[in-house]
Amino acid sequence: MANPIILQGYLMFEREQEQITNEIRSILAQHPYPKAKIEWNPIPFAGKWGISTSFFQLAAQWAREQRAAGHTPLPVPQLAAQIASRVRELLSLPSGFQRVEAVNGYLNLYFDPLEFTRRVVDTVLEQGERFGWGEPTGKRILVEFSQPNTHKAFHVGHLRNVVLGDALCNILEAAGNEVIRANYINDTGLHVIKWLWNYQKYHAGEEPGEDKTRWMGDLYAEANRRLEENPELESEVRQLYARWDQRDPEILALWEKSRQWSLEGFEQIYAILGVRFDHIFYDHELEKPGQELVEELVRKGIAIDERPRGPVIVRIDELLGLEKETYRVLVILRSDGTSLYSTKDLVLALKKFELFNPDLSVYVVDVRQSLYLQQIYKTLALMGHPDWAERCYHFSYEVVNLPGNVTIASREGTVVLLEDLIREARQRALEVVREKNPHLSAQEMEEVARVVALGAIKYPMLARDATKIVTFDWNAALDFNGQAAPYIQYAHVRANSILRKMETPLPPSVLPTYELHPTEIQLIDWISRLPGEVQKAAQEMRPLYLTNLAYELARAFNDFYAECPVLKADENMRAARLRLVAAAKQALANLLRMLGIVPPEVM
RNA sequence: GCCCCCGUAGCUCAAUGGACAGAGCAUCUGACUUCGGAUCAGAAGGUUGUGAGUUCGAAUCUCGCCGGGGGCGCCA
Repeated sequence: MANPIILQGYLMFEREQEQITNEIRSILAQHPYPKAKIEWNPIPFAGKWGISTSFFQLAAQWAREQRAAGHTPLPVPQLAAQIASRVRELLSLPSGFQRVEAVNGYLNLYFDPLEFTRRVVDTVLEQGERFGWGEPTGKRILVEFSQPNTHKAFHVGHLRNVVLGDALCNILEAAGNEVIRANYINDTGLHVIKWLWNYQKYHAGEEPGEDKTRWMGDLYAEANRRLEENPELESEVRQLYARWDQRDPEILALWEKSRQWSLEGFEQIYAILGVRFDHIFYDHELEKPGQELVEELVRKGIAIDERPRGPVIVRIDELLGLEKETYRVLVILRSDGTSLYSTKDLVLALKKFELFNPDLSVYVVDVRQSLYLQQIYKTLALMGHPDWAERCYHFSYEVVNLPGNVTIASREGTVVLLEDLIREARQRALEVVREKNPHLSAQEMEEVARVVALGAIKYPMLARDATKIVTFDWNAALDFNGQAAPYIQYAHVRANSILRKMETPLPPSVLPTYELHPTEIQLIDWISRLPGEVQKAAQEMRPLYLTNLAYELARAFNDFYAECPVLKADENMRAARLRLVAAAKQALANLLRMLGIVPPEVM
């Protein structure tokens, strides 16, 4: 490892940590202990404040060596305690720290709270919106997410993908990477043909109203219903598919028109959600290149052409020489020559590298496609691009179910449409803001309701691990109290409220001269962890770390708010606390923005 | 048959292999003539599904079992 010193939590104090680490090393080197790596953690006690390391690993190693040499060492915990107190005796107190203690095998270094406070607050206020952002890594990361189907509805299951993908992009960017936000819109396929069939036969000449996506989805559901009730109509759909394949001008024109309706609907949705893309790939552009690629793979002997009796396949395990079934067989072209998802995904995988040459190509796709994506990556390697295949990464997440473990399915009508959810949430938020803040203008109320509702909707998608199934439930989605986005937004609003009433410019940097209140210490502690948590969230691709921090930060601020007067405090305390409030507001705002949630000024 | 994920308080979920397993919701009790009560304080709630193993130390890592969900040749 290039950097054996693991610094966590307090990135702002890297230099001091490194200095102390070196000093501990040289102290240990004076004893016959084996080499050990020194890891730092925040002291886990509430109201206590500093960094901590333990000597258990070193003690265990030492004990093993002693035993091997025929000695009987002390029990490990006692040894660790012994080492800790020896280090504690020899360690000089570094500047910025108040005291060092050795307890239970741990070495705890407590920050000088006043000095630390000034340093954290000054850093946040100097860096402003950039607080939490990392140094450029020089890496380019392409993230494909959302991937909607035209001619279909947009429901809460799709929402998790968009919300996660968007937050992931923000986080990777904040960590110092160049991020390319890519969408892949599926505008061809059997679902489109079904829609066209239904439209032509029963809705010819109709146009969508305000809510385009809903209308498109309704017609799609209707098509499925009609076909289920009268299966003999399937032949008409097959005929239509044939006309599409032959690029019949009439069908092509209808496809173009209806596709456009869906695209416009998607734009509306992305605008509401506040999500943007740098590049959009379309299914129809990949169809032909995909078919050509398949032919090439057959020629090269990578794919096996079983037509006309069977499809074109890639026997991945066989090609890799794997005995145990692992990647199995990937079908890359239908026996009638029409394309599949895989036909296009192989081309798309190549195209991404040809166009952008990313260091990492991320696919935000739900967990059910894990095997499929591994097959795509392996095939990419077999096609002669093992280097690219290694740079592909499946960001997998679990699905959104309805209560009772009911799967959301657009065909069975068990959907909660995104439009409905947003409308309901806005309505509910509007009622609350009318009650809580009646002096706002109607326009302000609408705006507040909008950002609060969206925050509330997005939060549950981000606040649980991606491997956990989200159960959508109306009551929980519309509950704005407790562990939810509005709670965090409210802390931001309260901070803003104090700053608004300040009436003077924000005081310059100040060293507090009073004893800090425990809630102040806790608040500063969480603020100081932001840069480190951003790095961690990016490295492990877990937005959850930031929702956790945002919630803790908000909670700490609300505690502080209840315990510590700011505006009415005496001079030094007032100045220091005003700056702390400003720093807390900034940290909350930065976190919320990374999560794709708007921090409101009032609510 | 093979593979993947989940199991922590009544419910929804947290917890880099570390110090007493923490929040919210729900339930009960309280908050000063002070910056916004979408808030705060307190009570109650646990053999981390189960049995072994690794380790100084396991909710976390390994294996078995139980329960739930998902994926495995022409769906996307």
